[in-house]
Amino acid sequence: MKELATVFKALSDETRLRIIKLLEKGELCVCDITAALDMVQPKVSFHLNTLKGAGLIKDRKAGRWIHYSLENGDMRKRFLLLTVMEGISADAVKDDLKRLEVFLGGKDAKGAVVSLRGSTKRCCGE
Amino acid sequence: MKELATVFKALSDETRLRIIKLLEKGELCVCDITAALDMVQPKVSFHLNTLKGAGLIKDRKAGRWIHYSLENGDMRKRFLLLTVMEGISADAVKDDLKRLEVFLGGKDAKGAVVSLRGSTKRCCGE
DNA sequence: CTATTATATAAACAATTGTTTATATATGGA
DNA sequence: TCCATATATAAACAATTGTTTATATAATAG
Repeated sequence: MKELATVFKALSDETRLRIIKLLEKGELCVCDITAALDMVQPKVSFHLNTLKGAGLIKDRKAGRWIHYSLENGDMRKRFLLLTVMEGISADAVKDDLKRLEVFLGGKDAKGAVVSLRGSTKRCCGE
Repeated sequence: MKELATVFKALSDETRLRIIKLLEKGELCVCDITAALDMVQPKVSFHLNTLKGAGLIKDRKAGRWIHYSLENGDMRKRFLLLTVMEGISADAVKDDLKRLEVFLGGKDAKGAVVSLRGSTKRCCGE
């Protein structure tokens, strides 16, 4: 029962729901998530650790980066993650996605192409 | 997104999961739940209020008693309540069910029939 | 080797949540 | 009307959780 409560607790914070929503499309490193949420990095690490402790995400180390992705190994987690995905409107996370897009190097805030990838500003250019 | 987080938060406490499990079989008044959980009544009221605030249970006033029951009006709630039901082992709540049974008047702790119903010890004899 | 980058961890603090004890309110029975 | 019961609410307190700032660790580039 404790474990179930832990999973629900991990899902009970808006920052963590935003992170899950960001990971919907695939794995991201900590600096990607930090940029997308526009938060300080230790705060992001704290929430990632909470999600990981609940078994909702997993990490993969690659050089200096740690990539996080959703852990939907068992049915319950798949179900709960789906509940999160369908329970959050696109509008609620649109700013996060926009910042992520900008950070990943496609465009600047006005929509112009900038291509940060590979430049000194890009932290994680896999 | 806030509402979703609130629902998950309501489900993130073991006492509240025990209450949900108790309500699986039908509505119960506060004193039934208090007896089953073996807790002080304001504590139970606090958790019932949290669950109600998240829309997971509803109440029905009947004379001096207030009966609580599960609120599974929409698909998401049905789904989440199901997740709780199947995620908690029978063993984890057996003591609660035993105390409920005793309190509801069937038997004493040793299994002998006592029939508290209608006696001065029974709080809620519908 | 040194500097820089990505991330984690720790410590101090703030905010939220849960618990306890006491009391208020409401209902029905004597 | 007075009393007992069922429940809620409030106040004080304890415990947990989240945030910030500073620092440590590890990896890579130069």
